[in-house]
Amino acid sequence: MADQGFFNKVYEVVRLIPFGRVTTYGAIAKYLGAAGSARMVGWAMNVSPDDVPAHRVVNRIGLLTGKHHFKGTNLMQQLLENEGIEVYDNQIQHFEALLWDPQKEL
DNA sequence: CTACTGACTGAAT
DNA sequence: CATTCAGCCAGTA
Repeated sequence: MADQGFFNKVYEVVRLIPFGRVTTYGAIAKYLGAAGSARMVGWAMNVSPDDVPAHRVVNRIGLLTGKHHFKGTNLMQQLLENEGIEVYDNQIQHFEALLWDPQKEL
């Protein structure tokens, strides 16, 4: 696969997110050296393949901003709860504890 | 080619 | 403390 650069790395990092963990657009962007381009991470998710667990990627406050883009209205939340993550009203509970920062963890 | 939008974020008001 | 503004890059009209 040709290295698309930004997008490819976003997919790579998102796939590396451990089970039951989540990360933020800003954390990924910063890890890629594109801090401030958090929107591009979200855009990358929009065109991301199905093997990318985009449901593990949320905004900085643990709010499921992208759930509206999923097939089902509550699919994203269901996937997170399926991993043991507590989600209430599109808001991830214990977000700080579940946050997985690639720049920090790696 | 220019303009607008978008799964965001941080700083300013 | 809540709301608003500007910046980021890529894709579509």
